[in-house]
Amino acid sequence: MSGAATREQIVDAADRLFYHRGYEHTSFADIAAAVGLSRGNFYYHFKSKDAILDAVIEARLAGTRHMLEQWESQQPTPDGRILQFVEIVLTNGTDIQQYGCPVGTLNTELAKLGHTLHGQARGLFTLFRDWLREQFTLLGHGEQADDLAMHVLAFSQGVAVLSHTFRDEEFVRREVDRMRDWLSTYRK
Amino acid sequence: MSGAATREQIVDAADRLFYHRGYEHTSFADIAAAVGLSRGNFYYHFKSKDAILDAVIEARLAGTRHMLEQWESQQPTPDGRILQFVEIVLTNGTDIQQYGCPVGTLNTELAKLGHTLHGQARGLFTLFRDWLREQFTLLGHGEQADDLAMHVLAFSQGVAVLSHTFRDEEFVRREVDRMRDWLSTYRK
DNA sequence: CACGATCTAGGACAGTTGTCCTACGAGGCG
DNA sequence: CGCCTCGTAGGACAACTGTCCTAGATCGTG
Repeated sequence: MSGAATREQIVDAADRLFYHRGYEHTSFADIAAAVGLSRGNFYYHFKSKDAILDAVIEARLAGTRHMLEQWESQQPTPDGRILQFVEIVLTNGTDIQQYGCPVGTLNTELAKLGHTLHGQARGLFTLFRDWLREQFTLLGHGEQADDLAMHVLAFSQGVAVLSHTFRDEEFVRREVDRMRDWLSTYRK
Repeated sequence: MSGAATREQIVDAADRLFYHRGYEHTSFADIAAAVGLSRGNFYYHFKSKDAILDAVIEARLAGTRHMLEQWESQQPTPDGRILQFVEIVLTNGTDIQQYGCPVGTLNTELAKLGHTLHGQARGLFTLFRDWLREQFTLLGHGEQADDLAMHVLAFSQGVAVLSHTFRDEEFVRREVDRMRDWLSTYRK
């Protein structure tokens, strides 16, 4: 197999496993088994577990950027775009119920471990934060745009943690409705 | 040393370490070092790591019940009590910035691990949820009291995750203010 | 075909994990 | 005093961790 393709497979498998089980609880052996490679051979592709994490975060950053661009092309209005973000807790509802928010749980874990790459992982949040801030600025709330962006982020994280804990879809739906109402007061 | 006192010391140390580093990332050796005991000797007090976790959760449940009773005696009005809960993200602001919410991070970790004791840990959330629901019922919002209770819980978790990630105290303050405004619309 | 680069399997490695056992010491009670 | 329970130290145990090495397979290119 080509090295680049294998590397991509490793990153894909690691991404999924880190999300489902957490970073620390995922071992080289787990990733190797998922890809179908021998454990020792990993050193050829990644010189350490941290290097895999780095690649996973990089892949998530790229994926998120791509998703945000899609949202921008699909939703012409800033409030439609913000709503698109808000509804992600419904769109990805099943995954969030089972595994939590991929961004939130990774950041929480790395922050608690005092991991070197927490700064990188925080970049995932920053991506959403900056994008949301831009949408609120376009709505004419430039001076408090960052505050509003953080509020929407906090909403998503609160819903994700409780959805993950209680596995209650109705709760998620009610919170999204509440958020929709709140958003409408900021619409042009 | 008396066995009961040693047991209490172990639970205290484990409680702190589980909060600061996470359950999985805390080893018997870590707890032993914190208490000043030999690692092998732990089996005398707890027959497994899960047994320690069980005792820690039990201790947190008892502590939480005690705190809620204190709040009830200190705050005569239901809205004052809810506000007391809301402001916990400021009261424990330093800890939350460094280690996240002790209830939220434990539940997230155990849910992701598929751990047997996740049900027990969820009880910590349920304690707050039921208590908040009671306060909203006393405020005359019986039919949507649980919904409102979950909303307040979601607020606390969203703020905790972002505070832990960004370490921004001003953000916490703004969210608490926002919550105060929201609460005032539900006051008698 | 032969060569060199690329990719792989398998295992060695030192360290750590949770678990469990045995032997010892301290202290109260007969 | 001798006994017996309670608490402890120290280490054995197998399994697993991330890391690293070496020998061989595969494959495109000269």
